[in-house]
Parts: sequence; C-alpha cells; structure tokens
Amino acid sequence: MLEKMKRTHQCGVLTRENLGQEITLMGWVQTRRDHGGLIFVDLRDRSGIVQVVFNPEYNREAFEAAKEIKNEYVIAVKGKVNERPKENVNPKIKTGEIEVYADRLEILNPSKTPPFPIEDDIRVDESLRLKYRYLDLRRPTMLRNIAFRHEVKKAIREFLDNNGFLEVETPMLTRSTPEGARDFLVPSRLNPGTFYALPQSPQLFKQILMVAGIEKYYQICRCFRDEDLRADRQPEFTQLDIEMSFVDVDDVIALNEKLVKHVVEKTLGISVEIPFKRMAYKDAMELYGTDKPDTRFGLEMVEVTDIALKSEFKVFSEAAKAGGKVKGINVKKAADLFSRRQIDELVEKAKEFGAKGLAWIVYSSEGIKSPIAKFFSEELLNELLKRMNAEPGDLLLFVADADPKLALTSLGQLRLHLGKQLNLIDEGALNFLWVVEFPLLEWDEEENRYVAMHHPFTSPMDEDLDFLETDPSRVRAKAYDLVLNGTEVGGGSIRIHRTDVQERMFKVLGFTKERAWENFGFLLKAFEYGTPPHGGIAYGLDRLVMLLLGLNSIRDCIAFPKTQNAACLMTEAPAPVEPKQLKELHIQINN
RNA sequence: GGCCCAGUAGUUCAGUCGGUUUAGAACGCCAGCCUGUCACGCUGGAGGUCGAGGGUUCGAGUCCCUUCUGGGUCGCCA
Repeated sequence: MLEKMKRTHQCGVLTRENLGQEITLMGWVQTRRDHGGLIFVDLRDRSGIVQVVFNPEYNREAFEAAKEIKNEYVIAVKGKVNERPKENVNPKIKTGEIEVYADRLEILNPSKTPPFPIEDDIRVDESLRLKYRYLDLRRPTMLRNIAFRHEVKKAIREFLDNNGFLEVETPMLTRSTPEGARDFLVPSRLNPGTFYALPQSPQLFKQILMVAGIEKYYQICRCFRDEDLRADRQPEFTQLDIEMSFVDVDDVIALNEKLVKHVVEKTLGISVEIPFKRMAYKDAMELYGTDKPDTRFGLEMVEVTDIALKSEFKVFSEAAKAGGKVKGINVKKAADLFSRRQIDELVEKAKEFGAKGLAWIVYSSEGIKSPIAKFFSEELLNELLKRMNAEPGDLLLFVADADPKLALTSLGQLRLHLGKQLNLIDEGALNFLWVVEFPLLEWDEEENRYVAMHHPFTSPMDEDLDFLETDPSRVRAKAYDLVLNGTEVGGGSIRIHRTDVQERMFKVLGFTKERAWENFGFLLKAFEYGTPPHGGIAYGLDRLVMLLLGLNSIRDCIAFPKTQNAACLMTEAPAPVEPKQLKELHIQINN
C-alpha cells in the first residue's frame, strides 16, 4: 500500500525558485495533451495552472495512469520541478518557465465532461452557467470576482474596526412594516395566521442599537426585497449597514469618504481623492435628469423654458405655460454624426424614455436645419443658440413636457444613451459623488398622500422644519446618496430623534398615532428612553463590488445569484413543498 | 403588468423566398495513431423532441397564434 499523498504546493505559484524540489500537487485537470509516448497535463487549482509531464522514461507507472485522466478529473501528482528547455517556455502562463515531472499519479475523483469549457472568455448562455454554477465558479475570472469581494469585505471590516465600530447581527425573522418594498414573508408555525418578514434592511434595529448605546455599529448583512430584478438588483442582496450616534451629515459623509478611499486603495490599489463632490438633488435633476448622475461625461441639460415660452412652437410654449419644463442638450460636434434617420432613432429612444417627443436643431456650417426653427424669430433663435452654447457643427436636442419631472428624466435618460452611443464614458474612471438635500417627501398619486422619499425616520433639514405642515414638498431631508459612475451605491440619512418631530412626520404621512404605534411601536417606545442624535448609511455591497470590478451585472460577483424570475437554476428554488409542511404552517394554496 | 431581444447537436452558431435527398459547421465527446505540446497534430465515428402546444399549407426549423425559459428595460425598488 502506497502512503497517502499530502499536498505540499499550489500549482499557480511555482517558479524557478522551486527547481529541483520534490512536490505534491492536487487539483483539477485543465487539459491533457496526449502525444502517445508523452502526456502533458495542465493542472489547475485556485492559484493557477502548471504543466505536468508524464514520461514513460521518467516513470512508466505514472505515465500509464495518466492515460486514464480527462478534463476536470481531480488528481494528486507527486513529482519534481524542472526547468523547461528554453524553446519550450510558455510565456502565456505564470508558471511557464517550469514544469513538473510526474513520478506518481492518483485519481482522487473522476469527472463527467463539463457542459461548457472551464475557461475565461467563453460565450455560453448564462442560464447554463447558473445551472452548473460550481463549474462556472471554477473559471479564473469568476474566482477572481469572488476573491475580490472577499477583499472588499476584509478592507471594510479592517477600516471600521480601526475606527471603533462594532459588528452586531440583527434578526432575519422580523416584522413586516408598511412603506417601502414588498416584503418576503415567512409564516409562523407557532403562531397561526401570523408572519415574519425578512428584513429589507436592518434599519429599525440599527436605530435601536443607537438607543442601546452601541454608538458605532456596522453589519455586512443580507437583505431581501420582493421586487422585480435588474442587472444591478437581486431579491436578496448584501448591504454594508452603518449607524453612528452624536453625528450630523458632515460626520457621516467624512467617515464614509475615508472608508471608501481605504477600500478602493486596498483592493484596487487606486488612490482616491477625498472629499467627494457634493450635488444638491435639485441640481442633479436639473442638470442630469436623475438623482444618480453619471458625471464621467458632460452633456449637461440646459434650462430653456423661458425662451420656449416666447416661441410660436406650441409644444414648447404650452408645456412652459402649463408649469412644465423645456430642457436642451448640446451634443457637441455631432451635427455630422447623425443622419436624419439616426436623429429619428433618437426621437424614438426619447419616447421610450417617456418623452412626448424630441425636438432637434442641426447647426451645421451651412446653417440651421430644424423642423422647429420656423417657430422662432431670428432673435429668439439666436438667444436659444447662445443659451445652448451652440457653435456650428453642434446638434441640439430638446424635450418639453407639462410635467417638469418627466421632461427632466426623459432627457436625462437620453443623455445617458448618448453618452454610451458616442462612447463619451471613460470606463476606467471612478466618479464618486454625494447627492444631498433630497426632498423629505414625495407626493404619491396612487395613495393620494405624501410618502417618505427615504424612510419615515429621516430628519428634515433644520431650516425647512417650519414648512413640514404648510409646504411639505419644499422640505429637504438630511439625506445623502453616494453615487459611483451613475449608480447609487449607498444612501442614508440623519434620523429623527425627537418624539415631537417624529409625530409631526407621521402626521404628514397620513399615519394616525394609533397606526404609527401599531407598526413602529417598538421603535417609538425605545425612543422614549434617551435617544442620541444618530444617522448612518447603507451600501449595496454587490453593486459596489460590481462597479469596482467593472462588471455589467451584479450576478457576476454573487456566488449563487437568481434569475430574472427570482429562481435559482442550480437548486431549482423556489419549489413546491409537501402538503404536510403547509398544514403545519396553517397555509392553504389558492389556485 | 408593459415593451424589446434570444431559444436548432454537449457548447457556440449557420440554415436564403416555405420545398434538393438523411437539418450543416466549428469546438467538445468517443475510438485509433503520435516523445515537446501548451488552441497539440492526423484518421475515423457517434451525437438533433429545431424550447413546448396549436394553427395555416400539398409541404413548416422557416409563416401566424398561444405558452415556457433566459436576458435587457419601463413600471416597481421607503
């Protein structure tokens, strides 16, 4: 009986330093190149790949055994590290200067032929990758993504630990609260007819931890929202959740800038300049048509409502008269880039984004080409061109809408579309931006009442507090979002810690005192016992990792993500359960 | 819930105007040969519910309807 083999080295880290050493490797067979009288095997483990040579003149037994192995077999190889002859060096792999002469081979486990090749840059349907996720994760890129995610979390914990934060866990089985996203519900066996909800975030618990005197809390925590999926949205996702006592907006922002700087520098080795730029919500909407502007390129929107009002173009003047907005974008030097047909495509795009239409002016060297020019006097047209900072060669695009927000958001989306289409985006950039001074409240047409834009515990700005009842929509919140390259990666606020303000807030939201206590009583009760001023932030960790890695989908940095139907193709969850289980839960399925 | 894209061999795809025989190619797989490959090479071979159901037609991978799955997006996501 041969003695049991013990792994001594990793494949991918072997170098000339190891020449002459007797080593034992364990890993997966990447490829076997069988020359009849000589067999090469690329052996792969987490660290990388190394070439193993099976030569009957070196060891016949190992050579014979190597005839049996196939791709993805798990094997153990004992052998000697040798220098490759100069002409056989492979510069494409890190271990290309050496190879391992095998004198013993053991097959630890065979493998079926994988349904797709285990290598990078494969073009294979994502659903197949998800079904065989364990094979997909063997691919170097995926392994790198998972490892990078680990590094991000490590850097976060390192920074927060150094700054006096305690990681505290909060319940996954909690109660459903109104407002916000749809909850995932868990039926209670012991309490028939009642349900837990999985947390949308640890929001209320972290505030209670502030009442509890924790002062500095964080948690890397799974959160759940039963809403439709997107490339950057999963029903279960990971938050970095932070809360601090005795702080105001600037304290939270300053700490988080240092945190982000630390994380990016530790993981990517890229230096990050702080403080980040700050932009008021109002400016973000006016200039970019979104509360998460991508500032990696220009094409800012220009206000032309006042000029539009004076024109004979009814679409413009009537939108302006109705209290709406007319906004324009100057696509510099694009007059020749867009044919009439391509401009029509832009019009269609704008409509997809909700605009009623898209007006355009081609300012070429031969003059103005535009279906709307005839509605403008020469003087007014010149005023418009001047406002738009237009020069010959520019393409001007305008959206008008009686609903000012729709004018902003539709043109804002068109701006993003143009940025991508014209390749204006510097993919290597990391543009961090704080969006601040969010409105506290938003009018909800469906519910016919104001709803909290952030959540009902967000503090109004002190200078706006007086308008809470008289002019709710003008009240700004002590809320802030961290935006990276046009994606919201974090958001938070200073919370209300005064009972009277909280009661006024609930009142504006249309909650009776009874209903507020019914839903949030545990929090309101806690607030009666000495609540420190506090505030915090929550990051979408998956998104942050996605953006730092330059991925297109959050799924590529989550080990086991779900599909657009919120299904796991590997486990085939969700799935029916036994009638007995339902009975125990007092649940009846209604078809 | 709306809109858009895709679905043909294990994989990635081609398949013209609805009709040329048994639906092709590459890679992978299987067998044989091969001592310096690393996208090894050479020879041969197997492999198909054209996502599913219905319809139009003398005839459907191809046209129509429904549906399922995957992806993108709007709504939604405090």
